[in-house]
Amino acid sequence: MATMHDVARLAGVSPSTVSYVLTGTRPISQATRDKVLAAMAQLDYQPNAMARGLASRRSRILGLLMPMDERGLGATETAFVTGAAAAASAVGYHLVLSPVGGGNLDDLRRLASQRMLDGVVLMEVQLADERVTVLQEAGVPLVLIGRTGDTTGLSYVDIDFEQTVREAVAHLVGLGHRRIVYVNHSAATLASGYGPALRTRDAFVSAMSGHGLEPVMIPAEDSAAGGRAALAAAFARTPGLTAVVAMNETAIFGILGELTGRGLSVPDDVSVVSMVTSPQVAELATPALTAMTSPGSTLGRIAIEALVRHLDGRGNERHQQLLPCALEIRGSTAEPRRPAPASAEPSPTSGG
Amino acid sequence: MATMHDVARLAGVSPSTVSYVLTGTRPISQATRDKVLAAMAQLDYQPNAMARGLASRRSRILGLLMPMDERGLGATETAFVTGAAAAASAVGYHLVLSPVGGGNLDDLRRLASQRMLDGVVLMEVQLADERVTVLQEAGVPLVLIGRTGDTTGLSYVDIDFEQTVREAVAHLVGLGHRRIVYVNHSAATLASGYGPALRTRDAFVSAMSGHGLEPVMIPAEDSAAGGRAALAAAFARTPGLTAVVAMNETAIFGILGELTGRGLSVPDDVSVVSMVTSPQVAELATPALTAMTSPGSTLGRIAIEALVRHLDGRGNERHQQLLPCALEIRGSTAEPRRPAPASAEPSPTSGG
DNA sequence: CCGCTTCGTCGAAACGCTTCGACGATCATT
DNA sequence: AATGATCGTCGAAGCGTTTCGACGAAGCGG
Repeated sequence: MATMHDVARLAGVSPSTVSYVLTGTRPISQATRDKVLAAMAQLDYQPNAMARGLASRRSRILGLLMPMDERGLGATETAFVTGAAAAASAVGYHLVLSPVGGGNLDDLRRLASQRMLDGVVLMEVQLADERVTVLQEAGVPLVLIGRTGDTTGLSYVDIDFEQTVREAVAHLVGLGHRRIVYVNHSAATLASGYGPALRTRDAFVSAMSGHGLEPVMIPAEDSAAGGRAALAAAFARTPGLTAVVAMNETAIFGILGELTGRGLSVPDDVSVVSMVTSPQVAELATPALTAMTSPGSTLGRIAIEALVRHLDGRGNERHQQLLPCALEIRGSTAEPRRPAPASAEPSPTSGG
Repeated sequence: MATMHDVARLAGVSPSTVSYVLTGTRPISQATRDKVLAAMAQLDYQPNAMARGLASRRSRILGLLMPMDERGLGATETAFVTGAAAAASAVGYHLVLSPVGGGNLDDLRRLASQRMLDGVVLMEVQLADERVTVLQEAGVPLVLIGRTGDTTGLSYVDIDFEQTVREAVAHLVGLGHRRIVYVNHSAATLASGYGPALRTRDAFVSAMSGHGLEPVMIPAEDSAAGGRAALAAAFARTPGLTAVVAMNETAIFGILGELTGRGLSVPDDVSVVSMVTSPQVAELATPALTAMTSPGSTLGRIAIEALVRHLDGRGNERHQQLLPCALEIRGSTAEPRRPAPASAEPSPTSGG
């Protein structure tokens, strides 16, 4: 393995000159540069990352910290990762995936103090997230994907839940729907202060009210069974409902199953919009789901770019940005068949 | 940020002694050790990863190389990652996730030569995978998840497709099924030499033949539409089919949709077994899918453990291991309703 | 009690790079 | 023509560890 000294010797220059060619920190004449480059190519030279990191006090490694609980990464989280990884490698950084959950704060502290990570992107941020404090105390540059409750002094990118919900509701209202139910995450999740669940709830209330409609929200456990139960509850609360907005990527399949089980067809009897959903998941259903597609990989990319900008000294101010999900109309939404019947029971209509 | 010298000074010993306490490379008296440990605690000392890496020529960073194509990571791949990450951090290594696909071999060469990675786990290995060659040439210790065609001299862990298929078929035959169709990946994927597709195909043929049954395999595109088309083809080939084994996590939802569309109920009319599937995905369907659950996180863990064992010098021989998927019976398989009718057309039975 | 290991510690030399100060040489400015 | 800047390069001093050789102090068989 050739070192910088070997290159310098072969090129007939000093080691520091080689370094300047590599880093561009000082001007080098074209002739010298060419000699050095030729020597590097001839020796198949690759700079040693450790030595470079030690000398420059910058590892050029970025950490992507994610909870990695037992249920793994959904398509949306995966998109964060891929987007971030691509962005990082595009600007010459490496991305370290670290499975640091909420539990092992000491692990996190250790990781942060080892000077191995130049900066960190934190995923799955809770409204009150201790990891943020730990990282800040360790002095590690930080960008969140998601938001804590108090975001002063923090950089983040997050989904614009307000606008996303507004668009979803507008789409349905535009089709003629009036009785729209919002199926959210579970009551426990809401109670724990999970940002997306709370923010979409509020947004739904305000969007529906804006259209002069009654906002009905039903919580659902994160499972197919939870979705089924939630749909039953929805029909009990809003008998003539013609549309469902669902935030719960897991429950949605239960909702669809229950709809079919009741002999109701999608979208003829009931329209369904899935929130913050990846195209891959939306396509799994039959018919494919009209969904608010999460800007997952974009979020990851922006987070990395903001972080790197900060590390490189360009732009020292905080980066705070919200991105809406894009409405992608597929087969699960249509005009409501009937002008909202007044009957209370879900009529045993024969399915399509 | 305290350094080793600070610790040494405070403890009244030489820096090298502090190093020996940390690494255990030489015996240190209990008294000295205590002094040093106390000094480290008092200064909140954390060794500098870069310096350690440079001096010891071991970064204690492991790479997990994955293609990261546009469609992201499925639940199974995610399980590899989580398992590997957990195992790595358990033995004091960091895991670098690197989105090095098949295209950018130069990126890979560079990454491998930077001496930043002590070793590498390669995912999504193809039958002929150039990345293996590149890594071997760069002299990077390597473990595969999956297998190339020729595995001599390579360490790997992979799914035991033989046994997995055998068990799936045995389950269905045990229930009384005779006309079983295997829905595989696409013809193009098969042609490209994708190991899992080829190995399961051969295993299916041998398993069915072992039961004296005719093995029918249908390729399917990786999409819901592909699944639908494949099911139609399956009925054309095997009119009275009562069971489907599907390898295609994406197509399976199309298969289910088409089944429902034909008025056939799962599992009463047709049983379905999904291969190499995570519980999360299996639960999305209604009814939940009987599936061969992939040992994803175990695979990741074993790969890392084999790699670390090799790096630490213990056990220099190759690690080659196959793990079967576990049969998890859910709601999509049952005894066949009818003793295999002879009619050719899919009868327009009214669904349940 | 003499020479031998073994134990515990130290000092110094790497590890391969970045970066700082210095210094001719070139070039524009008065 | 004298005076600074600026350019291009060099040598050397780190960066914070690990690791090697050395060495006094024990411990021990004979």
